[in-house]
Amino acid sequence: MLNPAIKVACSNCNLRELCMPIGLSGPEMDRLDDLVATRRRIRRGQTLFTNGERFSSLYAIRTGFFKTCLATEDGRDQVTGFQMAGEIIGLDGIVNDRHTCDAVALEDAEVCVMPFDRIEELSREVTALQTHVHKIMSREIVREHGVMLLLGSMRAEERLAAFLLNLVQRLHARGFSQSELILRMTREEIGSYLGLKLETVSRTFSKFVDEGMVEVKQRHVRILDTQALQSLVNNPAHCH
Amino acid sequence: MLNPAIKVACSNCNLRELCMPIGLSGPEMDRLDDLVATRRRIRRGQTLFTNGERFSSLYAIRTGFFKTCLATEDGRDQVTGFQMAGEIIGLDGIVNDRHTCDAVALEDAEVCVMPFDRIEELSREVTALQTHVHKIMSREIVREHGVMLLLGSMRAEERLAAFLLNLVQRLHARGFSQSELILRMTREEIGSYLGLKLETVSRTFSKFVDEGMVEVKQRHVRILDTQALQSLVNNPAHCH
DNA sequence: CGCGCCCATTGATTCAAATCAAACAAATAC
DNA sequence: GTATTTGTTTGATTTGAATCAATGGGCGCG
Repeated sequence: MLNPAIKVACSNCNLRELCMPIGLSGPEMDRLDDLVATRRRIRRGQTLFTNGERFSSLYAIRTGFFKTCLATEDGRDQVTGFQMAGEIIGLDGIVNDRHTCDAVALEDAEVCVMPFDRIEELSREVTALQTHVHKIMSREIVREHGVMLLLGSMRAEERLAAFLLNLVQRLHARGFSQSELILRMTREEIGSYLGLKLETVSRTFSKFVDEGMVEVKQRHVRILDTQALQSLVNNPAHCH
Repeated sequence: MLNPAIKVACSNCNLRELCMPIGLSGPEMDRLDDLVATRRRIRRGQTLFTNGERFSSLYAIRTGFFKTCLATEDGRDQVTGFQMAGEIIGLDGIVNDRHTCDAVALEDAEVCVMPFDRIEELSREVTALQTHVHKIMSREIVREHGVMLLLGSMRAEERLAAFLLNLVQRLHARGFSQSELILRMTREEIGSYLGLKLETVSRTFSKFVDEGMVEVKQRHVRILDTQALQSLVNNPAHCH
């Protein structure tokens, strides 16, 4: 016998703690469930939104993996972030009612579409939601500060180490391994994010392997010495 | 005869259009005036807030010029932005109730202190304020995307050109010259922001002077050829 | 199954910016 | 007013990453 369709709502979503405020009362939770207007599936390689497109909603990633990137007319291209399940994308669109970057799925994905006018409406009434929205935006600002530090003051090895540690840490928070991960992006995309060329990314991976810090087989990475990577990031005066 | 003290309120502040929502009704405007709890003067070199400090308020700059910077224990230091009159600082503190960077006055300054709980309270009732707060945060996110593009993909000349153009543009929006500006920060601070060493900043200035694009006398800069600077930024394949 | 495409690796060389170093100018202290 | 510090410029040299170039491995597709 078939189950009746399970209602896929925030209240019974296992990513709840990641994208929603905690400590809501029952009735508040019910109202939040209405936030998610629809779901949308994005195939690998397809965009969720693109630069210039009208902004209407924020998106909570249910499954899959995205990159956001800025492409200028003159051919510059910068990956501004990689996003995974439980993270919110689309914040860039609020200020001018247009998105200012592209969000591209790096693997088949599903997102919850949350119309921003509904978010604003509801967050006038549910204080916890209001606070949560502010925190999400502030968190993104702080994250970007970190990227600026990385791009502005770290050398190639430090950048890649910081990148790997950040990725596993986020994956670990989602129940995955602390030491193993599969990269969903190419070396070129990593390089774009880190302000390096793909060859440099590849060489730096090889160097880490030589030094026994990681194992790399294609996009499969196993971290063997977290401490060593961490001290690369923490010690600008690193000894080779 | 002395004037009675002029009430210094948002409603009669000439920076209103920069830091406050527009198109408010009279009563709404009155309520917004209450947002600003106090004013605070910061002497040149002093901090408005520092990393780790408890977050309680956002600050609207009335006069003066700030830098925000990230200093890590291991001695790295990154200027994450320069802020001028009409701009809002402190957004980084929302997410963890602690500031994550230092805000340092680069000249004597005065700020309006806006307790964040009051902002949240009021923005539940005044929709225009709610929208405004969201836009300010989104604008900061978009600005930082731009800095990532700069740090991740531009060469020294392009970075400095983009920096100068951005500065004059913002100053112009405040009624200052389109072509003349006084730098409030050192070459080292510019370098930190742009991911360059101070010597490189200095050399790049000299190069611009040689090419007749700007005049530089200490911290006084006159832009002679905006177009040339602009095309440096727009043409990654720049011809020397 | 094998062809072709995309992605990754590795090597040789170049180049832009960092580093090291010295001198100088301006601001501040005494 | 002079001394001292701080910030800036400029030169010589080094260096880390980019560029140019070639090869190899996986994977999808005919």
